[in-house]
Amino acid sequence: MLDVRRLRADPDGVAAALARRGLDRSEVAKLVELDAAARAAAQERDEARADVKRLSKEVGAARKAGDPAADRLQGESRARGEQAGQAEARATALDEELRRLLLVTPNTPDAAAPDGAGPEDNRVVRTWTPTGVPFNEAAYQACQRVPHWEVAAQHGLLDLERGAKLSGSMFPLWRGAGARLLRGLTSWALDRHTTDPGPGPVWEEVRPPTLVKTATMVATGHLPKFEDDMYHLERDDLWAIPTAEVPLTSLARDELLDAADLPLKLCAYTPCFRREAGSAGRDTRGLLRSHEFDKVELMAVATAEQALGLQAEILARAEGLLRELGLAHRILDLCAGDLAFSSMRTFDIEVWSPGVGAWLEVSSVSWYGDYQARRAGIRHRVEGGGTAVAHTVNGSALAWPRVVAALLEAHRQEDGSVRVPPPVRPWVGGLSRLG
RNA sequence: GGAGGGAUGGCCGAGCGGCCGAAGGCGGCAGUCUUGAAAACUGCAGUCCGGCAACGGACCGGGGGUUCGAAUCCCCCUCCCUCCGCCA
Repeated sequence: MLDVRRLRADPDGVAAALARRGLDRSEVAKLVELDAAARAAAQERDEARADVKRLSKEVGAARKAGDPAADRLQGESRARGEQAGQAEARATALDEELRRLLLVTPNTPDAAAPDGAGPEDNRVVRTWTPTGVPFNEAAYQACQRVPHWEVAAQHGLLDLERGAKLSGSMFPLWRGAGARLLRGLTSWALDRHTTDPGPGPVWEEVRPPTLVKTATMVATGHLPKFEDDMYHLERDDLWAIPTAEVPLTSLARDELLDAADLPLKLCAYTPCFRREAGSAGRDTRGLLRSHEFDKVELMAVATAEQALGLQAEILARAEGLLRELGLAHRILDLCAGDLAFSSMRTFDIEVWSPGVGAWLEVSSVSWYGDYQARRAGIRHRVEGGGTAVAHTVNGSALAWPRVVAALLEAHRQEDGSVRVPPPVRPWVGGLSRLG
């Protein structure tokens, strides 16, 4: 949620920033007008209430003293109270309208985010290959150019037909070594983040609930705007999380944290649920897109000063995992027009899938400024007094299905078997080959 | 699912319809003392909104209501605890 005070102080600046992601300037003007009207009504209400308080005290004193003026004062107080009530009703209606609009107004892109309208304008920051030579699609062998759903079928790693029987399409069912590999990747990544300190303290492992309340979904910006993309259990009014970012962010919801508690570095494996409404038939083969998938997420609550360093750490950790897996990948600096709703600056990580012949997004590392924390009510004390709204940062390290897709293809040998990258072997019973 | 008990500041906890933004404690900050720390003592300090400020308003789980006036009385909801039932 944008800071209304910033809207007041610099409406043109906010409008210009939001215009970079395609928002019309009149939207901001509407917010500013509503805010002014709401404040005027609130002031009227406060003045009337101040009178009621003063008069009520006088009524009490007069009654005690047997002063006949008490009845008159009581009448005045009642009349003023009615005015306060009317002003209150107006102020509340205006506040609600303002909040309703703010909740569907996206965050302002950071000035450093590149200009652009869509995915084609994202900037490639760097590309990494296992051999160190510049990325070249043509360098991949014929044995690597087999789509992962064929590799998986060959070795019995996935049973997509059975998955569809149980739950419908885009609900993959993992079997045998495939299931084990998936579990191994999760355990390996969690251990890396929770024991390898990297540039700072390790990340605390959390196992949050995966069904959450509406307020939890609103805090991160997933509701109300993206309701159609979420699974909702109507009977209990619970939502299936689309990412661990949702419960992890709400861990600190409505809390006032000590500066010493920051940064709060959290790490979680969870299944993630996405309805993918409107994406039916688009890049949905095999593991490219599914309704339920496993992901390890890193999420931090931080001060403004700490936030960018943590974003860099998450990005470095995610890249580090892909390097250890020996998978070619590239980092994208998302342009203003392609940024997610709540984000100020996002780096996507895409892994090369030689069998599909495409870059696949496996992580999105975002800095939200104080946008999410304001929605979520996450504040911290500031040295020297006062409080500040926290910053939030998060990213996947990593989302597994597409990583596995790339792995099954890139590490496929001429004999059709798939090499298991060394760091994961201890997690899959020492296996060095699948098939 | 049934019965009962709770929800008050960063945390714990007291609170007669007006003198309650709220006792007390812990924790925090500053100082005295100390080589330093601890202890002890003294003092300061809730959060949010509006306002340059003076100041005004809101907030005692959430929402309604009664009243000139509600932390306090009434209604609804949510959450937590205990017991029973069910159960991985």
